[in-house]
Amino acid sequence: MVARDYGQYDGITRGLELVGERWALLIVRDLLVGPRRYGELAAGLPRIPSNILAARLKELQAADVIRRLPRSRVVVYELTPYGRELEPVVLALGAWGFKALGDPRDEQIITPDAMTMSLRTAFRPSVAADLPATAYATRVDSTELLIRVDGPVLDVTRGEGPVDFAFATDAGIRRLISGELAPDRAIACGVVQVLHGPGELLHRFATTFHLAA
Amino acid sequence: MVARDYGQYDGITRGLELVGERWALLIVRDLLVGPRRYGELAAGLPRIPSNILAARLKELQAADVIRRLPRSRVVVYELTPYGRELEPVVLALGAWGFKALGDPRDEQIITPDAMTMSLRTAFRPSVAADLPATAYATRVDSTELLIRVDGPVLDVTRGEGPVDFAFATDAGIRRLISGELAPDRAIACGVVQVLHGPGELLHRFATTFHLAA
DNA sequence: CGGCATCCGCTTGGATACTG
DNA sequence: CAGTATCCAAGCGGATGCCG
Repeated sequence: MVARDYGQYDGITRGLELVGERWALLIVRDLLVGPRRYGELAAGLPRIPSNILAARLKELQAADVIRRLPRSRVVVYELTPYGRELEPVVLALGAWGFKALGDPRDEQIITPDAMTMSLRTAFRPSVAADLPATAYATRVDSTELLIRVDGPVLDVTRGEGPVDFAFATDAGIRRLISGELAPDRAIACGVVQVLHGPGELLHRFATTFHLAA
Repeated sequence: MVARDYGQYDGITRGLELVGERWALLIVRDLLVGPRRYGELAAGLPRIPSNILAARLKELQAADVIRRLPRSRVVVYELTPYGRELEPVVLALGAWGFKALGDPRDEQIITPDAMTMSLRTAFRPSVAADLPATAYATRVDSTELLIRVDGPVLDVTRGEGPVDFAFATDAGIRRLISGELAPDRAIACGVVQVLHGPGELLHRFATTFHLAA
């Protein structure tokens, strides 16, 4: 029950004791998008065994990272204020790991919550501030993602809505965000399919969301 | 040999695959201070079994995080440029975990490298920029630590040198950095012992290094 | 059903001993 | 000093079962 300790007394060690166990930071990643039910977490982490998920949820509660709240018949897990302070850690690790992303293996999937956090990672507020407000839509794993950029503020939600630019894509979007693939070439070679709106807006998208390798 | 994967394709997952294994980030923490030999790493991580240390060093090399270089008879490990980019991750996690540090348990130790990174975590460049350049010295685990602050730049090294203020302390320094304990009270109740220089400089130290809970 | 708990085979990690 | 080898315990992964 108690996290295995490292026998040292400093912040990094303490952090690892609290969220260093396997799967823990991925649970935090998904909860950074919003509160989730047990089944939603399990769906977003398809390979996590249910006993491990249950164990992590208890440990994260004991660490004051998440809260379990019974909300009218259903149980919902959400980050505590302290848990929300992990956002810089998750974003920093996500940015670092993004640079080591190669091409996806067959069994690797992209979930809507992972995509949401990846977009937050790659988002450049200072660049977006100088661009017109824009709403994008894309589909991840049969979930519609609504990406609204308004000045330096990014908001990614599930669901539909009026957008300036809608597109379909796959894991190849990584090359677009890393700058390896130019927007027009991404459309030309089919990595991105324009569903709605002028194709030039993909260039704005790639400028707004960028993380160089 | 290959890190266990999570079956997902995004930056956080990739990051966890590369440095998410037990002990890995602590090795990176110590190497962020400087290149280290195998024995030095083992000394800084007293509870790591040698087979695990050896395994992690190989995995981190395979992940292009560290490099093993035979330097004139002795082998030294050092971070690659990509590995050095983990510094924001380590600092962010250290800052987060610091806030959850309680009082130390008996078996918990503070190593010089851990202390060095903790100081880097708590360092406030913008505050230090407005203070006079100052050199501090403190002793951690029979190692003398030289802490030089010059404007917004911090440099922590092992070894001796001329300092403005030297002090002895223990794990209670956490309360000083967190602001729970005022500098004069820290001296009064013996948490900090002034070895050299005017006691008022401890206030400057606490202003320079601060991380509120 | 959603939310877990249990069981079991397997992989890691931990402690110690050993070697070039 | 810089690792490797061995053995055992603990944690993980996968399947399955229970219970409100």
